[in-house]
Amino acid sequence: MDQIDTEILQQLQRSAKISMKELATIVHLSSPAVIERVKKLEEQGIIEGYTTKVNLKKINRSIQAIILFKSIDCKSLSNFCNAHPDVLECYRVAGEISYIVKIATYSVETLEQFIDDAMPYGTPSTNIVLSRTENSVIKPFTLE
Amino acid sequence: MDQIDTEILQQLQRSAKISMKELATIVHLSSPAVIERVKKLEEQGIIEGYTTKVNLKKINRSIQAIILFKSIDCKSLSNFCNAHPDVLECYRVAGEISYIVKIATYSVETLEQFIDDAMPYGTPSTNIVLSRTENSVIKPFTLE
DNA sequence: AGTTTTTTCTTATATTATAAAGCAAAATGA
DNA sequence: TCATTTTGCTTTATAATATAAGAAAAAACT
Repeated sequence: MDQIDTEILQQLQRSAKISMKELATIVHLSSPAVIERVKKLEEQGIIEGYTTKVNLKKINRSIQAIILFKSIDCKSLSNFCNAHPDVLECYRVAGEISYIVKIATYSVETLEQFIDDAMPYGTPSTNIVLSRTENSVIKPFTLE
Repeated sequence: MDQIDTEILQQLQRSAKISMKELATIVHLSSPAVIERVKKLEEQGIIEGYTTKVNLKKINRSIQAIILFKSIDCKSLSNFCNAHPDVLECYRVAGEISYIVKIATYSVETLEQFIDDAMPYGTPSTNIVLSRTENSVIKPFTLE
């Protein structure tokens, strides 16, 4: 991981579909050299994959919520959440809270249904997302 | 948005770098037809972009935390968080909590520093992430 | 039924990814 | 210190892919 790899990673995060040719001119290398570096980043597991960001509102997932659970049966809740199609992310955490679930659902009714279904596993504290910001490019740590 | 678009979106979420040719065989269309559909999904804003998933631990971001704030000066906190390089996501929410920040940092020391720096904006409740699951393919809603 | 619009296919071309060979610098080891 | 190995790069050549253009089919509308 040198500065060139760092630049490559940042560019790929910014846009996964950048061509190896364009990437090559940015980092002042030939495209086969860049392809080789990218392949190594993949093999090392630093790059986990390439994905597409979808606008949730435009596919009718108009409501997002972050639901917090305290002192619960984590195993059962985890199974329930991972099987539910509206769940985006689950976090097992240590702190005041023990489990955090992020969901994207269709309506207040489907949210209500989710909360009801989750109830048996613990007491949910539901927080509706009003707005969100994201840092889509994470700068890797580099030794100079 | 028909069933073909739904399939395309799911495949692209699974792997943004799938070739249009391969996608075409999956949905039983020619590649120009698929390219056209993808372009439309982009123009409609349903596809927001393509990104690369990076393994945070492998770039030394060994600690992740979800930090909750109650009744705070959202504007200032938001500015602080969005300027901080360790912050991944911020949520303005309505519920028991009013602001949620997800960070990926290097060590307990850098986490401590973040908490100290965030203190002026409200009382943070820090939850260290122990494990995480993700549903990386969100199924769009389709009329049959 | 006829017209217009949209979607798709085929073909042809341009772009891009990738494999191969060769070279130079750096690292390793006797 | 010198030989050997490894690593990373470049150039060249080839294969694969994306994409533009035009024609045909399907769908929607009057």
